Amino acid sequence: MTLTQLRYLVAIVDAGLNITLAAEHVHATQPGLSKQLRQLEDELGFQLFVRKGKSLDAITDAGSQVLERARIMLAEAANIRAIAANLRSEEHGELRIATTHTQARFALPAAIGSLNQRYPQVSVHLQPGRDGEVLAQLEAGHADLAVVSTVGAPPSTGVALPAYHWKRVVVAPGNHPLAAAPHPLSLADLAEVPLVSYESSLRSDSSLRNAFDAAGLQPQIAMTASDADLIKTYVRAGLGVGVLAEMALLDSDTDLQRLPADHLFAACTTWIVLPRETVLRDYVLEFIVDFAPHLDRRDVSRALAADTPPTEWPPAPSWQAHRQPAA
Amino acid sequence: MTLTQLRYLVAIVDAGLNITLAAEHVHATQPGLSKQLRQLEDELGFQLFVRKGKSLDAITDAGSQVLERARIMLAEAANIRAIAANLRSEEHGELRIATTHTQARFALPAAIGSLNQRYPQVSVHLQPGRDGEVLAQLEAGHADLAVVSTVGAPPSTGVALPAYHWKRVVVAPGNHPLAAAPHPLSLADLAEVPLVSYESSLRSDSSLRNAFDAAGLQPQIAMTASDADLIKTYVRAGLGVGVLAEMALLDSDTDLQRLPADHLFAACTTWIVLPRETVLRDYVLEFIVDFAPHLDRRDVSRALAADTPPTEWPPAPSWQAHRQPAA
DNA sequence: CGCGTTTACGTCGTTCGTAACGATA
DNA sequence: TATCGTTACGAACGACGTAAACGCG
Repeated sequence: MTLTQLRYLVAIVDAGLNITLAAEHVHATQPGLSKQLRQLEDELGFQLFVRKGKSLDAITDAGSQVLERARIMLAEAANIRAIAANLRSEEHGELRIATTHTQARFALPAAIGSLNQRYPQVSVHLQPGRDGEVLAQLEAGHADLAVVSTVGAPPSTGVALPAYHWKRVVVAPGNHPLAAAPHPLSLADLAEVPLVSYESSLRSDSSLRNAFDAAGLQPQIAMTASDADLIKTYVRAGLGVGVLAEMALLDSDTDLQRLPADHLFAACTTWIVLPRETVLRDYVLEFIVDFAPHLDRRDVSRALAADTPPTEWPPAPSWQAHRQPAA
Repeated sequence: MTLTQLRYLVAIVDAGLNITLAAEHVHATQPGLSKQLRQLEDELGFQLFVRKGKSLDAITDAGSQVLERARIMLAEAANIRAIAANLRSEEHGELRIATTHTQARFALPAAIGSLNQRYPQVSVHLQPGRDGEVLAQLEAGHADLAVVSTVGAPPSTGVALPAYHWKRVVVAPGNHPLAAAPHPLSLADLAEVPLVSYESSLRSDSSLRNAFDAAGLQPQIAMTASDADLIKTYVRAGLGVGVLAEMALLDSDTDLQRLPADHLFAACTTWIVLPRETVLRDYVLEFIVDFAPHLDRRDVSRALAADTPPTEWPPAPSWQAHRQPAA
């Protein structure tokens, strides 16, 4: 059993059981992978894959158990290399961030900018997706770090660090009648007008839908879009009133009315999620404390080492406080 | 980085930084280990050990971090091999049990006997020690399984499975006056006579000492011994009255008076402790359910997979019920 | 002078890539 | 026939063990 063999094994699985494709990913030849796979199977004494003809058709039950262990071993090998790279103060590497579009577009740019300035040799990969997908990316080891939001408890995957709290805002075109309404906006007001919001708000478990359900109201969703920029565009076009994350409303959006909605919808928390049992490269740690300045390097290290969510975090700031650190 | 290199690394540490000794343990030559160690250090780019002259003097800080990761990787490699061996229904292997003398002498023989009968090719190694040592053996990976007793909560190391409950008994020579005393023995009675008990009862946190302290009494410990056989011998010799685990009193000990003491001392629980994240060989699982018949194979597998202590165990039997399974 | 480590060297095994072959849809 | 996996072969590398040299107590 070799680390190479295990690396090939997971590469084959990750390539969808296509050995040729897997070979490219690991920068090796296809016969090499075939042979190593055979040798591994010979040593273990059973088939890792069920063959259909010559092709791999599926992974066996025992195979997936081995795969799981192999993933852990490779992750630990990566940890050792990370320890070494940190000790040698290496400044190149990569940072794969799995996150939602809103975070990538409005919350992360500042921290990624600093990172890139301090570590120009680190290549950052943003991997956008929906909340569930994002955490799946992290679990599968395809991302080093995830940034996601929840309404209440932290995601159960990995180690979650609170980054900041945020609220929803309602946006309307400059001359929209809603802006002239008696000021404390109500859900009933909102139910009267066509809404434009995120795709996720169609899901029955979305916090937007929950708020209306709790009030016994039925919102009129005129349109959904995958990101806030699209929502703002269509609000401007007059399709309806937008409901979006406060981060998505920029100072430059002067043509849009901003109507606070924090009394209507539950507050959200954005979390940084790290895989359990990982050694972070120094630049990742720096990125984290830059993105979530209320956290200390030690807090993060401790949370990772303990791998159980820590007793109590320092209170995470709101988005407003977050983007304007203590002057 | 090779698995071989990591295996050599931990062998060197486990051999007390003596490369020659480590080489023997891994069945390789000393120059081989030296060279692999150097190559590993070259690849990682830093020293794993601090040298004094040519000898290894200590492990570096980064070295111990690597060591920790290496141990995990090797354990996972062993897990993969265990999966393979189970699948091939291999009947040879070894079982290293770290435990206390009392368990080894009185509780384990039956289960080990069955194991040996069913799997004659499995070699069992009993590694006796005190409670703390036993768990250390398990943590260091020098034992596959530990059997220890506590008065209350399970040990925090690894995954603990309750095996059975037991009580203490007081034993006296046949003609000892204590046996004629008004029957419900009291701590005051015991404080009047010289006692013979385990070495551990001298520790200030021992449950024996706790019981006397709580009653404001001072026991007279005439003698301590490391195991129950010695205690019984010296009780017979008239040195005093023995206080020992009920398991240690055999049916054949007819010359000794058995005085129940469960109302005087807290009840104990014996636990089977397994390392986290391990794949058990089939014969180990069989041994466990044989030793703790109230447990199901599924209970054990689930507890290991979850690696968090399960919500609620089936109630563990008392020692008396334990040795005489439901007739 | 013994113990333990490193260095040097020769042999063996293994890996890897290229190329040809085979099977499958 | 195109795609994907296996087999075959030769070259290069790397691991390992033996033997000798070096440092240290």
